[in-house]
Amino acid sequence: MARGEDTRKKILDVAQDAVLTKGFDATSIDEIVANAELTKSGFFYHFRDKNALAHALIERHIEVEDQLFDEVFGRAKDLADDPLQVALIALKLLAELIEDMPNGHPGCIVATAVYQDRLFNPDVREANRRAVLGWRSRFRAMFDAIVEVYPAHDEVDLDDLADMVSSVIEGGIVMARAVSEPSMTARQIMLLRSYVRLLFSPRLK
Amino acid sequence: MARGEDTRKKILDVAQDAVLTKGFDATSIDEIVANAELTKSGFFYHFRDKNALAHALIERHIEVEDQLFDEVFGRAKDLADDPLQVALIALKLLAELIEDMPNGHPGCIVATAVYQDRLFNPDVREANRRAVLGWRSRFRAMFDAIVEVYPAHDEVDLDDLADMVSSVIEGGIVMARAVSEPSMTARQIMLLRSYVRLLFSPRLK
DNA sequence: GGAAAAACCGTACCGGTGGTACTGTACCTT
DNA sequence: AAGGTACAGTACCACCGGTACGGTTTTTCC
Repeated sequence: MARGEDTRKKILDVAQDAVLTKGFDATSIDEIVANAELTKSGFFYHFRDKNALAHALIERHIEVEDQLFDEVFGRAKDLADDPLQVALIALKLLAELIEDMPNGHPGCIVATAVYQDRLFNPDVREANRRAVLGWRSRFRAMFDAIVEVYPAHDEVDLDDLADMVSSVIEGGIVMARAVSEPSMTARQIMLLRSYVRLLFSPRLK
Repeated sequence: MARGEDTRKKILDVAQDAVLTKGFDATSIDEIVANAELTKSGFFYHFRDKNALAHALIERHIEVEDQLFDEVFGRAKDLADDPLQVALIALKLLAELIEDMPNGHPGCIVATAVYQDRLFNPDVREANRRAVLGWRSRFRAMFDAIVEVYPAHDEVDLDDLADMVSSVIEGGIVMARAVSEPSMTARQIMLLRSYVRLLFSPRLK
């Protein structure tokens, strides 16, 4: 049993590496099986087709990203009690974390799936949707905690604001790749942080 | 001469439609030539290969988008003199324009190219880069005009802020597609507008 | 009006890729 | 010993991007 899981993991590792640098379609199964040191039969034993691979890749990516967010917010809550401060610290930590990633950062598999509707496979789309909605509720909770203490200085829908976190990250990744400026994503997050501060922090006399 | 241009345009129209709904790789040349009512030979007469098609698609897309931005900013400048007001009006108009687009929004070809590095073709990457940098300088000028009148309430790099406009749009498109909420892109732009207002508008006593 | 160039059509072909089908087999568990 | 798990091996198919090349129509220019 452990042997099979190892192989499956190796396939996913190899595939993820290739997909994030070359794109999903540009990554051939032949290439994956070569690098994972197995045969085509072995691959199709673990994954019904290429869509199943995409699905597994997204599922795993979401898990990792959720863990990452958990860590960041955990750290932020250790460092402060005030909900606004927690949010500001968390966003800063997130920016630093993305900044420190070599080669910019792993890119976001969700976006690659969105832009390749060959993956119109309902499973994949659903996994994608679930991930985004998960992030929404996560960030929404963060902003809910803030408004309980600090009323916003502008009328904003908190769900939209929560989505803006994901949106800025995704957009930042696209832009960073487009102009080959890996640090851009982190800087965009810092701008979002600036917005959050302006939106919620009490104005000094 | 006009005949050739017509055919070329028809190819691009058909291709763009398919690419924006299904993705670039998922759009086959056979399919394009069928819908454009010509033969494979005809296609390869106009485009050396599929990369050349992508390049032309991006180039044309950039032109259209630039025109769109010109119109929006032109209208905004008609409606106000104050640079901050111009920016706020322009962002509102942009949001409305994207909102009114049926099927959400045509999506952004730049992003599709970013996420399919099979198009690692230098021409395509360069066209992409030029587009993004063009938008940067455009929005940068907008913010430059504002800070001359209204000092920002937070330390922000104006290039980053300019990039944020593109970033929010791109990210908004990705998110809108991920959760099938076409209106999300417009709402994200409105949040950016909120940020711009909070950042620059003089605080009332 | 005639030649030349432009704008295609038709057909045949190639290599790569996703995917199927089926057989065979080493290994592990019961 | 039996049966499932986890592959290997081989053969094959359809589709797709791309090439090659010869033929045909349309337009342009002298």
